Amino acid sequence: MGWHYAFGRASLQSNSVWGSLQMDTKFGKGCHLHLIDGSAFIFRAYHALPPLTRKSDGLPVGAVSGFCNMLQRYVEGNNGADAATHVAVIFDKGSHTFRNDLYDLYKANREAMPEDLRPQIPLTRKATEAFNIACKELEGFEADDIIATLSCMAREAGGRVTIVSSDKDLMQLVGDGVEMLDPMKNKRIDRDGVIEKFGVGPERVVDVQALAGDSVDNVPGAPGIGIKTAALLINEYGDLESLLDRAGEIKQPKRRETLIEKRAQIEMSKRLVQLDCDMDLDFTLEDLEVRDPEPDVLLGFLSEMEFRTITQRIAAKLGTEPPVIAEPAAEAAADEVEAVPFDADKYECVSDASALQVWIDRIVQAGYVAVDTETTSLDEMRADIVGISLCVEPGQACYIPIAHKASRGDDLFGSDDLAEGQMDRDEVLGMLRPLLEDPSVLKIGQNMKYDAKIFALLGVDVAPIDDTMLMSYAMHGGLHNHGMDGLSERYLSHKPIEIKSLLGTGKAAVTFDRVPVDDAVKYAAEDADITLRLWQAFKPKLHRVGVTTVYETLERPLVPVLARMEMAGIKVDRDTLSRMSNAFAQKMAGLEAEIHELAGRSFNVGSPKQLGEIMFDEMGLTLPDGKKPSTGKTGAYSTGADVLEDLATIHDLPRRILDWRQLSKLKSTYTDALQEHINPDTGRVHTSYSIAGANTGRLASTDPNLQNIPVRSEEGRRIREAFVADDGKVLVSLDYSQIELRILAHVAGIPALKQAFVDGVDIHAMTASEMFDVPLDEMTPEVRRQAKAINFGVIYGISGFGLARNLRIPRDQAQGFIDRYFERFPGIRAYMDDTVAFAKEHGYVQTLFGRKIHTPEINSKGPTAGFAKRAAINAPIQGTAADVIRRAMTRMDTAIERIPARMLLQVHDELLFEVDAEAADDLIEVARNVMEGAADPAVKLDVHLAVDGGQGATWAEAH
DNA sequence: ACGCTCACG
DNA sequence: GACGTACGTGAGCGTA
Repeated sequence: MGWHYAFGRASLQSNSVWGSLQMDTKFGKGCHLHLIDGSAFIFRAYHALPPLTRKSDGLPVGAVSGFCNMLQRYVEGNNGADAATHVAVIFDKGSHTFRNDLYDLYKANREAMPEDLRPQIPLTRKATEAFNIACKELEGFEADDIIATLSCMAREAGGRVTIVSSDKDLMQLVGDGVEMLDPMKNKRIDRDGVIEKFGVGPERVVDVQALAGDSVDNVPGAPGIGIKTAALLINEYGDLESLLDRAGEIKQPKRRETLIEKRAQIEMSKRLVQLDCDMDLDFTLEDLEVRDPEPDVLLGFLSEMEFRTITQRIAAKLGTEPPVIAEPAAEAAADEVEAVPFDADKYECVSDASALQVWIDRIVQAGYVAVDTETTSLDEMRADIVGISLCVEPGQACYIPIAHKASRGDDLFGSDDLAEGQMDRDEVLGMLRPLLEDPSVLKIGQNMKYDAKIFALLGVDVAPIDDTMLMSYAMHGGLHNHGMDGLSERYLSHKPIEIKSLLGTGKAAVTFDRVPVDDAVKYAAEDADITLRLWQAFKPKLHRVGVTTVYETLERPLVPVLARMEMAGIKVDRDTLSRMSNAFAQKMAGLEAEIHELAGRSFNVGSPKQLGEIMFDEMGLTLPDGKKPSTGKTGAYSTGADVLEDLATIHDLPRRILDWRQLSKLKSTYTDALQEHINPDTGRVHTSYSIAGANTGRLASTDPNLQNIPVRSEEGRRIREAFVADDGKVLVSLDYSQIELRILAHVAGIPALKQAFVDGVDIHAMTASEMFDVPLDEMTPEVRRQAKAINFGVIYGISGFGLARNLRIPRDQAQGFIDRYFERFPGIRAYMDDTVAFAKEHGYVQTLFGRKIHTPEINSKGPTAGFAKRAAINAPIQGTAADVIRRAMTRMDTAIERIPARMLLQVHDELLFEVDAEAADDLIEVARNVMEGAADPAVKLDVHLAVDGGQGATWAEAH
């Protein structure tokens, strides 16, 4: 039973003049054109299959394999009366289309393409060609437009068309001999099918889409109108134009208002969804005629991809012998990888161009490389590069010294001359640049943000990347830290050379350029070696743990975004800080004198120990509740703000201390320390964000911390006046309003809470009203304050004790509040119980986006159990909010590119931008849209995410 | 090195 | 019945 390739066979059967058709027949009556939506095939293949890699070299090929299977299945099914005489697979090309010019947020919600899919795209083109099927695309156009143009052409020529796709946008093309075929359900969709889906005929589908919008592609449409309503309106008024012209006649007030007010937006939506039937194509329908595949070409491609099963199947059907696919010694090699011992003596020192070229060739061959840079400072903005290490295979790594100083035995401080045997920096960079920027070579690093910044400042844009620190964070969040040394010991059982042993510690520490080259080779090359080994261990584990999407959408894409933000920095006015510092110093001196006077003697006001002894032992102050003053671990009296606040009711001293402490904090941490952080070259402050620091997925800001600049007190808020926009620009601040409570409303499913956000009422007042049966218009600030504390308490894993302390009320009263709250919102209790139960069973909790936060102490006994429980309750909420803003940030750069604007800072629920003054309003609109839509399309929140915005010359004004 | 205190969300 | 407690961070200072 010989197998004929379905196209050939079908054509021969259904059309006896197959041969002549192939020669010169014009496309026309009797012809049947199949148009396959290639991108849809690819994505379906990608998501349907596990992440397979080519055995010989690890190239990701899962999607290609699925794509080939789908093509083969399609081809086999293509026979009988409906068989195609002409066929093409159509692809999208380029991310920017005319629709982006119409509306810059078009498809802005789209997830970035997964890293392991990107290299497979060109391979799917090759696969199509290997099947000998026409493969068409056009820069700047979506596949849908090409499909539209071709079906119009085919229809006009009198032929039939089948569009193989399930994309509902293509339904507008159906009719007059054009049908769709959903390849998964194997269901044909004709005119009736379209009416079933859209409620209108194909010719009016665009009108319905224009009204209903599309959250996936970010087509706005008319708010509040879905497909059902849209179809109703179109059927009543005939078409969109008539509807909009006669919108005033609509009875429902809300609907009428929307259609009148949003007319422009609706008309733009129509232009976005309207397919272009009139493109200029550089090929004809005749070019799409079906052709039998060349067995050699097809089998050659399949065997090159190392698809054993498909190759054999197709070879059998073609009646040929399948080509032999070499079985690499993969298993044996993999075991050996584990066994390769660390040997610092095997690392190579690269000191000339020919040696470097050998490494570059190896890396290009491999398609990946572990990279590490050595510099003179942990602050990238002040660091000079000293050397680069590379590794492509465990145990085989090199170090390229660039700027090591010559060391001389008789000179304690070393010399300023460069050591011998080093390549010129620019020569090294010139050779490495093509590699580091090569889209087909993956650069692997541990904390790549650091190295990417070092390279970026030297004019090299490193991409694409993988980051072992972030892989670990995605897999092991909550279990341990993700520093390289720890990971190496834990996962490779190897203790790396400590940097201390090369640089020394404390005052005597030297910079890396003072390290002798021989020592540097051992240390630096080992780091690259470790990084590569960690990557090999983590890459497959990422899938097993089920956090590939988390890593690819929430962690890795943040690296270039944060690198840009950190390099941009924010302008800080030194004079403002300096003036404030002097003012604080004066006030503090005055307070200090008063404090000593009140205390009866002089002491260090900054010492809690001395203060405690003075207040409680010498002066004999007693707490209002009559309790003994509490002590900490060291036995010293506790003198925290809450204690002093209580004591302030009986004596003047504690208030003075509180005032002094506030000023001291502002002066030392902000007005003084911040000045030290102004970069002399840029005049700006460049913080560093740690992506893998906080357990919940939040970022953390260090050196300096710009996420805790004062704002709550009037005095402190003035610090923000020193954060200014550059000349001619303004700062724009956008922050999520009550994002954690909104997420709580969603995850716990609290109808009253959700409704409150829909109605836009004061959420704390609403809570108070529900709990205390007080009507909203009779709400007092005090009752509202208590409800607010409870709302926050819930997010933190409330306890009677904690609430009592926070509100300074008796514990039983606080417990009463909590009981009442749970009575009114029983879903909250259920959420808390379920979350803790989940944590106990699985050892982790999860955010809505799949981030896992491990809770290793959840099953412990004693007080730690309480901590672990509350942390488990809080983590999904805080973590989901963190995921949301991460998603917003990864999409923000491209969204605001054209304005142009720069994102400078992230403060958990706030993003701060710098933009030309006249473009500020534009930015606010665009950035707000990105932020409000950041959960889409991965998660459909029941609650709208609202974003407040402001602008001004300083951060104080913008916030 | 560690604890205390306090700045932020 | 008693533990002990709001969640998540980072920095500066004093004390050991």
